[in-house]
Amino acid sequence: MEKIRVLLVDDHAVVRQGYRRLIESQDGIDVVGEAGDAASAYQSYKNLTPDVTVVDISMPGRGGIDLVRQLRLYDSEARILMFTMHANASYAEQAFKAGAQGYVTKSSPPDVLISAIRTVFSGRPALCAEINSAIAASRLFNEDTALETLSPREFEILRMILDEKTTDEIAQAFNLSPKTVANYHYAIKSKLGVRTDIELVYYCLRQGLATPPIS
Amino acid sequence: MEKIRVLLVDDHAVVRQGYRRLIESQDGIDVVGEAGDAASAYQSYKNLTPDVTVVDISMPGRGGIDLVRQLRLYDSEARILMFTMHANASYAEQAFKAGAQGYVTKSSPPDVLISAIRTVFSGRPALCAEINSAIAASRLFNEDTALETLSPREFEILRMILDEKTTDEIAQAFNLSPKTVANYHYAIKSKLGVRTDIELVYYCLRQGLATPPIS
DNA sequence: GCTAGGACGGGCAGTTTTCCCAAGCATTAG
DNA sequence: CTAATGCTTGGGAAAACTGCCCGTCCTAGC
Repeated sequence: MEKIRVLLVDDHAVVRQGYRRLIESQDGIDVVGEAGDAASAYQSYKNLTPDVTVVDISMPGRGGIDLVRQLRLYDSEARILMFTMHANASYAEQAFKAGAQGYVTKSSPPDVLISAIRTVFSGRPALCAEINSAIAASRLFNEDTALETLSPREFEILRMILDEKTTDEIAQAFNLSPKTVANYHYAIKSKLGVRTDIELVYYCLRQGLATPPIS
Repeated sequence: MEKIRVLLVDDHAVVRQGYRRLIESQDGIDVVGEAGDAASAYQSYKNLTPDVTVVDISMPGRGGIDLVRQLRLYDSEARILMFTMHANASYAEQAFKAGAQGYVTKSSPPDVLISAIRTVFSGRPALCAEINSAIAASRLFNEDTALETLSPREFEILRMILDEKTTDEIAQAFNLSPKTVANYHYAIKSKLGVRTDIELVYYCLRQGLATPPIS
């Protein structure tokens, strides 16, 4: 049987190296490449044409979700598994909208990652238990539909804003006019129903979109 | 030569498993236990008395820093290496205050983690390059004492700002010109060395001035 | 083809922010 | 007493940003 050829994308070198070993210890799966940022991941994908690409959402620069979009644009058959610390329904939703087939949190047991890789390889969607319940919970208490009304671009830019980036920094990162970023910033605040940036931060902390510093 | 006996504490199972393999592939280091939360980590420490405990800061519940405090209380000789994604001077400072001997970010090259384990084992402090520069930067901006340089009025107004009050609301509350409040707002941001209101909120959350909303 | 919606950005009035400045009032040091 | 220091309070003017409008692309779906 052919081995499943996997590309790993994660900006945390130690972590990446770590689960590379974990994955490689499995029969039938081969890690054919690694990347630490979106740009080199894109290059590696083109060179290696892996069967499954494992991508962390939180990455410096343009972020993992944008990478998913980019990869799907290049290859509409690309099979991508999100592997991230965020057990958050909104993140998962955005990832699937962008074209990912799977979403597994880093706190899942190791074999969940392995079987998710196989599931995604076979073309079926893969979700870990944690994210299933997060989605179920958010559906049950569907108090917050506002976050889901954000378009993919709006969501990405919100993440940048919460990452303490200025309008100009975001514009540079995405190759957009600062004006466009400002317009998105405004649209985001409108959709979420907040008046100020300070309210915006609190709102997102409440939604679990941003992680509070120190505990 | 005796092997260094290591206990790993990280709530992300896959990640933990991953760098367990990485560490175990090294000569002279043995992973004798793992824990996924602070409580079981404390138990494991008592049972195993490891030479070095590797702890992730971001953990559900009381967090990694609190675990460090707890372990040092139980064993004032405990050697603890923080291993986390946060390249942030405040986090590092908090960790060292709590009694940790080392601080390595997850984006460091794998061998940095290995050598940090050895360094901490030998009783010397270990820092990765990333955190060194973050600390240097925060020293330059005198981040820690910045809050204390605020005048009483500035402090009051900062608290109002963090309470999601608008400039005009604050002006009314204090019987001041909105102009004065705006000037204070500006002075506060200058003194704290933040560029945007979003940075301001995060800064104050880090300093414990504002409490994160419950999610 | 037609329609809907998202991405992108110009325009512009109105407001805010950013600095710089100055007066009023304490407190304190010389 | 006098000068210095530092906090409080706000004016002014240029720069920047916001809020909300608009239009142009482009893609997906019917």
